[in-house]
Amino acid sequence: MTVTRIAPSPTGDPHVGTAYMSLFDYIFAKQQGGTFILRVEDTDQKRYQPEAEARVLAALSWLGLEPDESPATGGPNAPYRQTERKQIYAEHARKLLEEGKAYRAFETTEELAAIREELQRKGLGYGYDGRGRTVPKDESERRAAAGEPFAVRLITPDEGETVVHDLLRGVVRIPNREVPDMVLLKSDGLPTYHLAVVVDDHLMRVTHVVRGEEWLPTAPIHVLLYKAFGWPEPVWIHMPVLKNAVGKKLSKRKDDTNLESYRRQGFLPEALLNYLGTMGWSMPDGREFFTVDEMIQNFSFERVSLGGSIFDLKRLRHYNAKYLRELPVTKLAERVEPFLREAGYRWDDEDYLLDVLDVLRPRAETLTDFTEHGYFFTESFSYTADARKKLRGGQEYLEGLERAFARLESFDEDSIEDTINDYVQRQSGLKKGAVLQPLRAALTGTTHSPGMTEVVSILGRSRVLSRLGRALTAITEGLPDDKPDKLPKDRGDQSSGEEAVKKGEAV
RNA sequence: GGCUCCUUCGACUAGCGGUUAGGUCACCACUCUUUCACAGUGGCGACACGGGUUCGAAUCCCGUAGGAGUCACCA
Repeated sequence: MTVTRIAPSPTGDPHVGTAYMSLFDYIFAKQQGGTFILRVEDTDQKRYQPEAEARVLAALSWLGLEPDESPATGGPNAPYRQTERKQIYAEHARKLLEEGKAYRAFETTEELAAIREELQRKGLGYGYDGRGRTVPKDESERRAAAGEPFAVRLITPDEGETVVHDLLRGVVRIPNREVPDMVLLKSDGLPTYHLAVVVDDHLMRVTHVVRGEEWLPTAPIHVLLYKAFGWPEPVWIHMPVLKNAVGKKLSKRKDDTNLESYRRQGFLPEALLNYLGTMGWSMPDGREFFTVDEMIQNFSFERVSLGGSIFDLKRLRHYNAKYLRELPVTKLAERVEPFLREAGYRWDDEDYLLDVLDVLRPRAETLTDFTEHGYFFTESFSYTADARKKLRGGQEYLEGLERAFARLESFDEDSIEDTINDYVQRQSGLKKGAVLQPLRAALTGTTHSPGMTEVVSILGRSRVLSRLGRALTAITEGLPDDKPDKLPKDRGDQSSGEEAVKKGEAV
């Protein structure tokens, strides 16, 4: 039975790296008919954040990577929070102590810092010299009994090497002199990661440890611990890390690693997952767009590439756009609606919304992009500087179109198209754009929008006529709330009535 | 700096001894066109370097260089 696990620590925002590892944990477990466990590694009391656990759970749930066992679902291996398993680690540490495989270390933080400094100075690449080993057993017992704080450290070999059999990299050999006597149990009684993972992974029968490459240097400690306990090792799989634009490991300080942020920015979970799936892994047939189910069908660790991929937002956007375009429009509406409401927009009926989304989506990459066309949802939009320029030269055409639209019997796309074409033809030598750009400016307040026939048709006659009227008024009188154009005077044209309206005010 | 991992177009990658080194994003051009997009066509663009092994190396081996990760009573 295959068991994988993700072990996030509740210390901050839900991290995209957690989603990345979870994806592989999840698909591999599903493919093997196994289970995927989420275990909370909350042994660092200093960095602990109360809401973080719920947020990771929610983020994974948003992505659809539901664990079979977790603090929320419970399960046969409960509890799933390490602080609630404190006793288990203490017992295991004691066992190692009794068997002489570990020892108590009484150094203070200051002493440790001094030791570390000296080792660094000698050019040795680790932080502890193992001096606690020399404390006699009876003295160790006595000081512990007297209440002196101590940590429990693992005795690691001084010579030779420890080999880690990594599924992706083969045999990795690390000289034992590089493996210090790591702390297993902290003086606060809680375990370090090293003790806790090993104990939990063993007890929870985890068969495949899939984790980031940053764990490779400490993997020998874990191997040594499995040996010390006499337990069989799991399969070690150290995945490449996600990198940022400069090729460094993604960091929450410098990069946007918050899953909630991607959600807010209007990324679809299925698109994010697909994108993540192409980072370091590829479909056997080279397909670049695939679902989680398809990934489950085709996954194998053999096709993992080890380079470490750069997380490229542009490419993510491309994936998102693709998914946006292929969603049935009613489904799309469900996704977009919260964003639209958030922006304060309203619409009369669902059909109207569907029509709008349909014409907008070829140019949308994220759900938030739909909110940038507020003119579909409100009359109180402003005119951009470019739009105002178009309005200035278009007064005559707008009046003509206003009359033509008013006269139209049936306000459908074909009639609208014919009307516009007829009008353009009657103005001899006129280019279509000369008419349509002012119309676009009047109806949308911008110079970029879907096709005018579609926009006119979707908005409907009354809105179109009223907007034309409003634009005409603006051209002749200027808007009451106009502010002076901050550009140094447009040369040539009479900019008397036309002033800037701040772009961002369009609501 | 020590140790470890990694190395194909700017980016994501295919390739697992014999290919004009393929695809996608980005970029550029063209087509479509009322704008912006979408779509379509084309273009630019890579095997880090040096040695081997072999009839033959992007593919195997060894060096070098570069990049990354890690060196806590954090995970």
